[in-house]
Amino acid sequence: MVDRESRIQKRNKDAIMNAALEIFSMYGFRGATVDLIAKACGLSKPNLLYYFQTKEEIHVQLLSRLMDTWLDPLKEMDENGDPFNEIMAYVRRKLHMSKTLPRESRLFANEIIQGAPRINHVLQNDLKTLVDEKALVIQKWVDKGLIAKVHPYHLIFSIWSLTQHYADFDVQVQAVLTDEDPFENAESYLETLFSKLLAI
Amino acid sequence: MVDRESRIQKRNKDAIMNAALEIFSMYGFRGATVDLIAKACGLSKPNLLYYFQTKEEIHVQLLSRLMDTWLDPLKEMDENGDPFNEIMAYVRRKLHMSKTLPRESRLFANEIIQGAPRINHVLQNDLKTLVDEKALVIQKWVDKGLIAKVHPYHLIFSIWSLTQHYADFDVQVQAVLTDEDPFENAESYLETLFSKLLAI
DNA sequence: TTTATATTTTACCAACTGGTAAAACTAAGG
DNA sequence: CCTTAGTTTTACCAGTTGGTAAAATATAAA
Repeated sequence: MVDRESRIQKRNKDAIMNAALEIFSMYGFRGATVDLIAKACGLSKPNLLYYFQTKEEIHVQLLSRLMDTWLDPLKEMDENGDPFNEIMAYVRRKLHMSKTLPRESRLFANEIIQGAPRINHVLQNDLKTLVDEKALVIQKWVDKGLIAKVHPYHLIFSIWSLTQHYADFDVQVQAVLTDEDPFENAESYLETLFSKLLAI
Repeated sequence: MVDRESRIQKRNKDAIMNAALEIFSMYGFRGATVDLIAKACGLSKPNLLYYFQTKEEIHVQLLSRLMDTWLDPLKEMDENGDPFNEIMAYVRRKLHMSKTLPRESRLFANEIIQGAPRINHVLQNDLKTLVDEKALVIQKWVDKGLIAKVHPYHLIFSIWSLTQHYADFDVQVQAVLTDEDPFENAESYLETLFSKLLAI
C-alpha cells in the first residue's frame, strides 16, 4: 500500500463530508455541532474526530472544495464565443447548480451572510480576480456593440442573485408556488429577462 | 403610572432587541447565544432574561416585528397606479431597505435559508396571500397590455433576489467592488433591467 | 499465525449553554 | 423618611459543547 488513503478512510471521509454539508448548510458554522454531523453519518463523535481533528477543519475542507465548483461556471465563460450565448449559458449553469446542489448553495450563502469569516481571503483573491477578468470581457463586448450597455459587475451580481435565490430561499419559493415546479418557469423567465436586458 | 412599561423597561427592551438583531443576523438562531446578546447591550445574562424569559421569545418577537416591515413595501403596490411606476417604486423601496436595514435582511435570510422553522406559517399564510393578490394585479396589467408579458410570481422573486442580494451578500459585493458604492450603480442597473423587461 | 497498524469504543473533561433562585440594590410615591 | 414595587447581581444548575486518552477491536501484511 502506498501513502494513499484506504477504502475505509475514503468511505468514512466521504460520509463525513456529506453529513457535514447537510448540517452546516442547515445551521451555519456556529449552529452546527460535531455530534449532529457524527449522527448524520452514523459515526460516533470521537470516531469522526479521528478523521478530522476539529470542527473547523471539516468546515474549511468543505468550503475549499466548494469554491472550485462555485467558480467553475464563470470560468467557462468564453471571450471568443457569442456574447449573449455565453452569458445565457452561464445563467443556465448557475441555475442548474441551484437545482442540483442546493445544499452547497446554502452552505456558501450561510458563510457569506455571516460575514465570510473563513473565506474572506478567497473572495478578495480568487473571486475578485476572476470577476475582474470576466467583467473586462463583458465590457469589451459592450464596447464592440455586441450586447447592450450594462454595468458588468452588477450584471454578474444579478446572475448570482437571480439563480441562487431558487436554492437559498427555496422554502419561501415553495411556500408561494405551492404546485408548479419553480425551476421550469424560472429558466424561461430568466431567458426572457436577459434577452431583453442584453439586446442591442 | 398606568400599566404601560417604565422608562427603564423601554430602554432595556429596545437595547436588547437591537443587540439581538445584531447577533441573530450574524450567527442565526442556533449560533447566537444569550450571553453574546447580553454583552452586546451591556446587560448581564440574568438581567436580560428578566425582560425576555427565553432566547426563543427574543427571536420570535424580532421576527414578528420584522415581518410587518418586510411585507409593507409590497402592500403599497397600487393596482390603480401606473404599472411600471408601481413596480419600479417597489424595487426602489426594497433596495432602500437593503441599504438601510441590512441586519433585518440578513436576519430574515438566515431564517429562510435554515428552513424557516419559526416563520413557515407566516410564509404560507400572510406572505402567500399577499403575493397571490399582487401577482393577480400584475397579471391584470399584463392582460391589459400595460406591461410586457411576464410570469408575475417570478417577477416578484426577481425583485426580492436582486435587491436583497446587496444586503445579504454584502461581504461578497464589497470584496469585488473595492471602491465604488454598490447601491448607487445598483439602482440605475435595476432601473434599466426592469425598464427593458417590462417595456411593451 | 503473528505482528504491526488502522479503526472504533468507552470513559472522560473543562468550557459553555440556556435558564433559575434568591439576595441585594434602586427608585418613586405617600 | 419609609414602604413597595421594580431592577440588578450573585451564585448556581443540569445539559451540551468541542475535544482527548487510552483501551479494545478489526484489518492486513509478512
